[in-house]
Parts: sequence; C-alpha cells; structure tokens
Amino acid sequence: MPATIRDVAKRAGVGVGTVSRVLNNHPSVRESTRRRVEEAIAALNYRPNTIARQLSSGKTANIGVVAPFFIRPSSVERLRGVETVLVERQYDLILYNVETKKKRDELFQTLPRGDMFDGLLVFTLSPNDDEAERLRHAAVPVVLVDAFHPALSRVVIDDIEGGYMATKHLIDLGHTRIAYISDILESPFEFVGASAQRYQGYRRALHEAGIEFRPEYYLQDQHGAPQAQAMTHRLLSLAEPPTAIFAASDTQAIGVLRAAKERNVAVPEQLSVMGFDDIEVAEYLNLTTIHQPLFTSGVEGAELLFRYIENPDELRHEVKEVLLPLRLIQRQTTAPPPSHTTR
Amino acid sequence: MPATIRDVAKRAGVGVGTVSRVLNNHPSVRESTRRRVEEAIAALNYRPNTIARQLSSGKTANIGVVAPFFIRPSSVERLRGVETVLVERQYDLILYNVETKKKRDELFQTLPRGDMFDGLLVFTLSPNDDEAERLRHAAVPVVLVDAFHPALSRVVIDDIEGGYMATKHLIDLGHTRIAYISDILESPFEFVGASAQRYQGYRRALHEAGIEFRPEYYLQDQHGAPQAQAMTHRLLSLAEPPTAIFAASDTQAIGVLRAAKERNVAVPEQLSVMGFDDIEVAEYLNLTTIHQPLFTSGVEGAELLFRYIENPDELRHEVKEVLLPLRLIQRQTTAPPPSHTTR
DNA sequence: TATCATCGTGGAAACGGTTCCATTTGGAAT
DNA sequence: ATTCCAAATGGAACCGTTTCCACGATGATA
Repeated sequence: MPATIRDVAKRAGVGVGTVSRVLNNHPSVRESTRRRVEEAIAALNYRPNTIARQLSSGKTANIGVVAPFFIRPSSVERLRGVETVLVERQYDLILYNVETKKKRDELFQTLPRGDMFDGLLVFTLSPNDDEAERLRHAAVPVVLVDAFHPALSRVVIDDIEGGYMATKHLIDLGHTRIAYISDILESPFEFVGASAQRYQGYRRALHEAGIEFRPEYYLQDQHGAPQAQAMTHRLLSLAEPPTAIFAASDTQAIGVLRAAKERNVAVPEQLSVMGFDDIEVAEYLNLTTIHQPLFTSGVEGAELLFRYIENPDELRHEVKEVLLPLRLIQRQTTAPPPSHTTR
Repeated sequence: MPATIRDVAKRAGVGVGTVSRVLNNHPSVRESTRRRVEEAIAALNYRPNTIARQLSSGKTANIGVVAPFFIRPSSVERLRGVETVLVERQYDLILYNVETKKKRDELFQTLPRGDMFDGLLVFTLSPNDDEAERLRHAAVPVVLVDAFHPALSRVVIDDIEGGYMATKHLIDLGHTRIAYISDILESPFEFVGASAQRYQGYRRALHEAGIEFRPEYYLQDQHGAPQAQAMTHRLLSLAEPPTAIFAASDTQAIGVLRAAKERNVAVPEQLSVMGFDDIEVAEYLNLTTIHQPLFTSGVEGAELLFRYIENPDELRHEVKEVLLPLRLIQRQTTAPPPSHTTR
C-alpha cells in the first residue's frame, strides 16, 4: 500500500495540513518543519494521490481534446501543437477520438460536465445550437479549433477563401476545366464542414472568372486516398476530362496523383493537381497546396483555453475568433493546361 | 452547481446507497424504486462525478500510453489500434508524449504510481533494469509495445530478423554495394533501439553472403526525411556509390527518394531503396519495405493489458512476449542493380 | 507587564462517490 | 396470525487530498 499524507504527517510529527502546505509550496511553513516533512516524504517514498487531489481541489491538471479521426495527419499536427503548450504548463492530455456520429453525440452530451479536465478543446466538429449552448455553460471553458459556432471562441481559417485561392490559382494558370473532389459534404456528423466551405470558394472563383460550373466535375466520397483515386479515374474517363483537379485535402490529392500515375497522365503537364492543408508528405510529393497553420492552430487553441482557465470571467464576456492565415504553396503539381500555348 | 448523488437521493426519497446501486446496475433494486430514482436523475440532469467515483472505487477507466514522438506515423498507427480496443471497453486514453530524455526519466519515475489509470502501455522506450523493476511492481499492470525488457510483458517484432530480411532481399536481387542509413543508434534515451537491431540484421545478411561491410556505407543522423536526404547525397557522392540503400524507417526512405530525384538518379533502375514499417504513405510512394503490424501491435498491447487488469495475478506469474510477424512488401523501388545483366 | 498582530500549526470538514453492515420490508410457508 | 428468510434499503464510514477555522506561540508595541 502506498503511503498517504497521514503516514507522512505521523512520521514527521506534524498535522496533515502542514504536509499539504509543504506539498503545495505554501509560504507559511517554518524552514525547519519543511525539512522534517521532506525527509518523511523521502523516507516513505510518498507521492500525493492525483485523484484525491483532484477531487478535493477541483483542479485536474488535464486538458480534454476531442479529435475526430485523430490519425489524420492534420489532427496529429494540431495535437502536437497542443502538446507543446501542455508540457510547459505540466498538464496532461486526455484524448477523445470520434469516428462515428453516435460517439460524437455521446461526447457532446457528457463532456460538458468536464470533471476529468479543466478545459476542453474541440477539433473540427462544429456543434449545433443545442450543443453549443451546453458547451457554453459547461463547467469548464471550451475552445473550438477548426470548427465554428457563433457563440463559442475558436481558432479557425477561412475555408471559403482557401477554396477560392486554390481555384483562382488554377484559373490564373489558364485552366477552365477544373474539377473539385472532396469528402462527403453532408457528413454523418451533420454540420457544414471545411470541405463544403472550400467548395463554396471554388464556386465563387469559377463564377467570378465566368467559367460555368459543371456538375460532372464535382465528386464526393468518404475521406481517403483510395476513394479519391477512384473518383479521379471517373473524372479522367469523362469525354471531356478536367485539366486540373482541386482536392479538398492533401490526403485526397495523393489519391489523385496515384490515379494519374496509373493512367500515365503526366503531372503537371497533362493534369494539374492542387491539395489543401500542406501536411508533411505534401512536401515530399512536391504537391502544390494551400498551407494552413496546423501546428499553430493547436498552439493558439491551447493558449486561448488557458487564458480562459486562468480567467474564467473573460469567457462570459467575449467570444473570440482567432483567424489564421492561409498561404498558397506552389510546388510542382500545377502548371498551365496542355492546350495552353505559353507564347 | 451540478447535482450530487445526495440531491438525487433526496428527490427520489431514497438513500444514497440506493442511488449508487441504480447507477451501477446492481440487481437488488426493486423495479419501482429504480424508476423513481431514474426520474430524479433525469429531472436533475444528474451525472455522477467521475473523479469522486474514481477515488472511492479505485478504478479510473483510463489507460495511460507513453509514446515518444507520438506524431510519428508509426506511433499514430499504434495508437489507433489501442484506441479501437479502448472504445469497446469504454475506457479513455491519457497520452504522455516524450521528446526529451528528461521527460522520459520523469515519466518512468512518476507513472508507476498509476493513480490516473488502470494500466499503462509504453511504446518504443525500453526501460533499464531499475526502471523495469519499478514498473514491474507498479500499482497497475504495464505492457511494453515495440520495446523490450526481459522482466516485462511486451508486444514486439524481431528487428534483427527484419533488418536481415530487407538486406537479404537486396542481396538476392544481385546487389553487393548496399548502404544502411538510420537514426542515431546510441539514442539520447539510452537504450538499444530498433534501428540498432536492424543494423545487426543488416550486418548478418552481408556476412552470410560474404559481402564485406564498408563503414562508409553506414550513416546515421537524427530521425527525419530531411536528414536522410542529406545522408543520401553523401552516399551518392562517394567514388563508388551504393546501388541500394536500406533505410531504417519509411520516413527516412522518403528522404532517400527525394535525394535520388534531386540528382536524377532513377529508382529503381539506378538505385534500389528499401524502407521499414510500411506506414500509409509507403503505398502511395510505391516503396518496397518491410511491413510490421503497427495497428495490430496497438490492439494486442491493449488486449494483453486488459487481461492483466482483469486478472492481476497472471501478471505476477508470467512474462508474456507476443511476437508479431514481419512481411516483405515488394513494390517498385527495388530491382537488380544497373550492372546486373538479367540473362 | 499587558495588548495585540502575526506567523505557524493542528485537525475537522468537505469534495462526491462506493461499499458494507445493520435494519426494514414483503411475501411465502406454517 | 405467526414465523422466517431473502430481498431491498438507509446511511455511516471511507477513499486521500485541500481548505479553512481556531488556537498557541512569538515578538513587537505601548
């Protein structure tokens, strides 16, 4: 049986209160007493019980993170950002993965209780109004990262703008037959996700350039490279195939590249490919993409959360939005379309 | 203030014991009483406090996972395996990242207390004898994954064999000038890591084939694609460059491929490249590699851990080793060496 | 010497559950 | 109607901390 605070108190010949004060560096402990207590602690190899401490103090020194599909490279990068902030503050990370609607709903139902953590970060899942209401009045502060609700503080990018930037880049290169492939816009999680907004940006760019939208150039399927690969084959089998494909994520762009390779369609000479996110492999693959600050989003989310944890009132009076910048990273998968003579 | 069990008891007109029994589906509660309690719970929107429950029951319904560099694709895959097991059992995941020796030592010091979780999984970090001793007598069961100590149960692969398989494959193709690049064998974490064992397999394969080991064909640096890329440039600048490079991980193999591309060295015609791990991108890159069951290692580790959690005595009487199989995945980055005439 | 802060300290109460023991209750058996 | 047993229930004790209140000691001030 591990030693308890009472064992330490007895051995040091002091009260439990004094031991507690020593543990928490409370100033009003005589130096000689402190030493005695510390000796007892060392002798008994005593470590305070985390759970008891949490119950009694109401503080957990944990942060909860809800991350759908945390295996996705983008989630991982964000998590890493969060982690660097937690390390500094000596906080631990409790990870809640979400891969089904059921799990999602369950978490939104139970997590606001927040008795396991002092603050909650929600990645990518935009809550509906009811859920947002619950989160807003949760026992602990909540910050969204890459998710949106008007009533909640958040760290986001402008996905519409991002979709616009990507499409505009292709248009500027001379493309007019531009396809967009994405994961399913009406996701099982029931909210307007990033892909849907990027789609809006895509539509706007086409519209502004006077290019007519072609429904057959717009495909969606489950997220993943293999699915994107299949969609690409469908696109390239069209009577009039696109000369450029904008994929809603780098992972999907990888599938596009594979399909092109399988068909011996040269990239970028015969087909331009745009991704989104700028995950690590994008660089290896020389993929042109829209860079979003994934790591930074984790850092900023965590830091904002800590501001609220340390100053709970702020949360009541403000809803803060941190908007992170996007950047076009031109690598080697985009070029003017084949027909386009570069005088 | 959230409702407590006493509020519920009062409202339902029963004792707290009865409410507790309802919460835990204890059979001996009269149906009518149960209904009354459930109504009170619903009316007060009561949820039991997790921390209090943990303190009084001694069970946490958490699993701790220590993962060095959890952003690495291999760790992420393992985590995903763990996660699928946890979901079934309604357990949560507390993640401890390790990126420095200091953090490593600190965790090995404090974690064995195990008051935050019912079991601990340690990825990739092989403890020394002292640490193993501490872990063995920890308050909760511990299982190593991809790490080794004779006194602790573990899920592992045979890295020596893996290094041998990879090298043998290249030898069988006709290569004799085979380089090995890896992350630093004497890691700051002070233990014999996978790369060192793969190196042993590499040496053995060379030896068996009567190929002399050349020190200039063996380079090491920090883990990462850019570093591997730089090492590859050094190798390819040698007077007599290797015709095949075996990289200790797929991530490093990616760096090799990039360097080859930069120099217009055709893969596999002029240079064969072998990876190790078979992470997701390996398939996209058509990388020949040694597949190790990353996802499965997470699943098996978690399941073994639960066996011990449910049956603590087993742990005292056995040290179990689960050895997972390796498989050569031949894709398109390996071929006979250029000089080699295929009659 | 009397008065009064101040500092240091001990220990009870509280956190919100679970568990166990003692007691009540309900219904079958006599 | 009485007896008896199992099932159902109430509630105190406990888990291991923190926190707060009260008290004694110390030393400064008048």
